[in-house]
Amino acid sequence: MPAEISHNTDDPASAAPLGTAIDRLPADLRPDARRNRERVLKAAREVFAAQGIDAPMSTVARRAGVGVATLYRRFPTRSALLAAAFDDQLAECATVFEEALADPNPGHGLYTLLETVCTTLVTDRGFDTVFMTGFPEALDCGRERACAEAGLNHLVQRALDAGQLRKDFDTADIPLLLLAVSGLAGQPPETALPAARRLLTYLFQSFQAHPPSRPGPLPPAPRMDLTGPHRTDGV
Amino acid sequence: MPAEISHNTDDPASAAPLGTAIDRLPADLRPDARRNRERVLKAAREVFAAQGIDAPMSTVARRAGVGVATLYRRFPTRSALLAAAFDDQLAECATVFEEALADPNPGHGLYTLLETVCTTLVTDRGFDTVFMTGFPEALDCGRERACAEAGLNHLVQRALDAGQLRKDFDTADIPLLLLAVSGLAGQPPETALPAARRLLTYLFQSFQAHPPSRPGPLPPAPRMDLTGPHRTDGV
DNA sequence: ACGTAAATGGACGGCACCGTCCACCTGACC
DNA sequence: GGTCAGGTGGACGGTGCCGTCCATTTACGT
Repeated sequence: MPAEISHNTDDPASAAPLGTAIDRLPADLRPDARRNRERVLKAAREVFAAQGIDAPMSTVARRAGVGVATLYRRFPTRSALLAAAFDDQLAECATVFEEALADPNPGHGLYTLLETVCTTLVTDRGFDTVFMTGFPEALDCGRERACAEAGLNHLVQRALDAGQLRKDFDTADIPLLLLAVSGLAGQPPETALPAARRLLTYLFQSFQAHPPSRPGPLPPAPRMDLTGPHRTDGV
Repeated sequence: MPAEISHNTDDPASAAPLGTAIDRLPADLRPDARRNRERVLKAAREVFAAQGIDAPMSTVARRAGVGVATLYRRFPTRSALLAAAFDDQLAECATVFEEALADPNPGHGLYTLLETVCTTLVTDRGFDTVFMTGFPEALDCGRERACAEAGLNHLVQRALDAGQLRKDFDTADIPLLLLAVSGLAGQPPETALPAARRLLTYLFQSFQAHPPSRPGPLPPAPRMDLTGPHRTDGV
């Protein structure tokens, strides 16, 4: 089938193929459509947070009180929905990141940053996967991510220079820590959250350049069940 | 349909309903069946290790070079297959556990135990989920697990008494550590393995009762990508 | 060699989810 | 009020996996 490499060149609409509604700005939407869009996003956030990003689309639609067609019209692919649903949280994440960079005390900035991110990671199952996988297809992760990595390097370097981190600390220890924390994400939030805090504390005490002879206090240890869902997939 | 509550009472074989092959000891199997059984187990270990315990049964069957019916005949449910497939590793795990309990130096025993377990966790994706969820349905986890927990308590207590662990260490920190390590399980083994070792070292340095003023060396930091599969599922 | 029961593989119906299509509403504009 | 593009919901075909059923093959005892 060599000739006519798709692109159906005879269709005049091919210049603006999908120009009906999908790629329109939310502001141009008819009010009812706009309202439904918001409902879908809200439902998506809730469902993905609870069940993970593999939750059936129909579940999201039902929860939003709309049909699947409406959902697919606004967000043609799961990735599109995910990107839109987690956009706020990702932006918030970026804000915290900037704050950390601006903190005069790099060690403190780093700790606060990680504490915030980890809290979200462990509380929102969907955000966990989205953040961790970086979603190559959904986000312009190229620039974004490179920039984040550069910022992280800078932050770590400052903390090292300030003598707040042990000399053999490596920037790669940050993703390491994030992955470790996201391992707790399967637990129910009420145990995962204190667990994450305790883990973070343990690790930060290890990261210190000159640990005090008597280590600082730990947040309380939750009763870990680990007979829980762990991750295999949806509820 | 009140009368005759199934059980087709007229069938004389109903006394030993399924006594054909499923519940027979492997030894009584016909040699070809026995060989196939082994093939299936081998394939299951490989596939589950690589793809996780949700891998399609047909994949296992194909890899074993048998039909699905053969697989289901030997292992009527996925859990049964999992239990059989991971039985060896679980037993080996128990052995290492006993060795740890027998170690005159409790801290060293604990460390070795965890290092071994973590290595397996991070290398074998299927074992990770099986071990972590404990598989209530598949294993007689009741006694087994209670016993393990008791042993763990004992081990930790001995290490505490020996002054090898900080006073605020809690037995729950062990599952915490395991979960954290299993968070690395999504990474490809060649980075997950060094990552796990480094994480373990960091944590153990934090667990110490009296950390030296200059902390011990760390195993090398792997290049962490975290744009990897992470976990969502499938390949 | 032959009969029988165990063993096998692939086909099949069932199910859950995906993503599209279409016939029917509805809000904006004349 | 009428028109119509934009919006909607549910039905529908497609796909992948599950677990069973059955016609055929294979090993073992005689």
